[in-house]
Amino acid sequence: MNNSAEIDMTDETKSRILNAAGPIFAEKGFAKATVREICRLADVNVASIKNYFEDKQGLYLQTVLFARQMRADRYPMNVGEKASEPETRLYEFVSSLLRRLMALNSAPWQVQLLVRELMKPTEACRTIVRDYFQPAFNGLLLEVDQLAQRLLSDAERLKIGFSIIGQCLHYRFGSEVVSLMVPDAIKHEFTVEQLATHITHFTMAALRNEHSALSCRE
Amino acid sequence: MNNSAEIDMTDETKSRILNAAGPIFAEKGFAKATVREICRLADVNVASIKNYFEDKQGLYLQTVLFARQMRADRYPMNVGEKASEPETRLYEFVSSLLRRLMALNSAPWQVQLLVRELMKPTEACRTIVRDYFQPAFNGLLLEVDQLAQRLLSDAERLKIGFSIIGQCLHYRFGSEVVSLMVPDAIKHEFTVEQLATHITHFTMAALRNEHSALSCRE
DNA sequence: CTAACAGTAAAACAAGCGTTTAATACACTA
DNA sequence: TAGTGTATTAAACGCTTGTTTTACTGTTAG
Repeated sequence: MNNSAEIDMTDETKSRILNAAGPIFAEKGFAKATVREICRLADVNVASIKNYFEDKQGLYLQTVLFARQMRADRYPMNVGEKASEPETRLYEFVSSLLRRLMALNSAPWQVQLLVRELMKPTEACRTIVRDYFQPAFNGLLLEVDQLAQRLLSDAERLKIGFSIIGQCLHYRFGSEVVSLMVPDAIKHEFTVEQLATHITHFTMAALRNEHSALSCRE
Repeated sequence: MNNSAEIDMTDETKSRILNAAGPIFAEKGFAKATVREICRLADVNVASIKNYFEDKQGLYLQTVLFARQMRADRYPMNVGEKASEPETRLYEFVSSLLRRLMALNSAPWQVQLLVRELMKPTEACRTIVRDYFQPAFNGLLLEVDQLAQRLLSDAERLKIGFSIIGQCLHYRFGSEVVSLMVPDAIKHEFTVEQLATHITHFTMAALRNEHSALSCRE
């Protein structure tokens, strides 16, 4: 029940099962993955699942937590801390996020599995958000605070953060629809770099004169 | 092969199957729906599937096209054409979209099935985008043109449209994560109305001084 | 030495799936 | 009227799934 507990990896067989289940769950998801395929890859008998994880669900949960354990220490998004100009730091963040989203298929299985858990949450989602996604998102929120030209409330800061990543996510999770909506003639204007530029400009402009804009109009 | 063809509904049995398959596919998706359950609900023999639709895939495709046929005429998003003020028209669009997204579970099965097809596309996706989603999105793009203070290229207009709906979509399709990220203490600041207000202000500010902002700074 | 135990193995179990068969009932044509 | 094709049915087929049973190890404690 305690999702924060470390997973015991001393057992050789258990470790083989988890390392085999990871890529398979990451690629196919819980429903389409089969214990037989996992056990074949791990070179263990199917009865071992019952022995170590009770059932398929238990195995999945442990696999997700195992992936989180291997990834919790690294921040998946870097906010380009080297650059001093706020705008270029935001651009670094956005383009980095877009690039990771587009290349998700070639990402390590741990990342794929965690993202899958975020998109279609099960029991483990709470832990994943707290230990994996939240830290990265907080990095963005810090940046938002520096970009805003006034003190932001917690809700305002969050909504702005959501607006930024929201502009990115659908290019991945609605990619087929996006691709159908963009005519071939202008597809070359939708590279990661150009999308990142657009989102950065859009966001900067929104933050810049949020209220003072009225005095600027006309 | 021609997805644009009308579906023959003169046959009584065929109609019963499609009307039974619709809600089930909409609720469970292709994989988790079973022909047995559909046939039980439609009160027909399982062999009828082979008779009318060749197999389960054929039934699914016809069901999606059937749903599209019933929904293609209505624009699912209204751009508040009555309001004269551009900002309130954008607000109407955004809040309408957010409201529909949040209430998707109680939407008619046709809408649920079409949205499912957009999120996890199969063969029918191209038709759905063209006949169902594209018209509604074009309504937004027209609005964007009026909001922008200069002539937009096709790519610019599209990116802005994507930025707007992108800010909305993740509140639905990443709702669990969003819910975990928002502390309970400020959950009351994330109503549909307040989110729509934020997205509208954010977008308006972004469009207002996209380039002239430089001259406004300092 | 022996008894208990935990890990592993092959095999079978029970349930569910999409699909197909074979037979029946009916409608319409030659 | 006889015959042809279609719609419908119950039943079974073949396969895959997660899970369980049963037996056989090797190791360890008394």
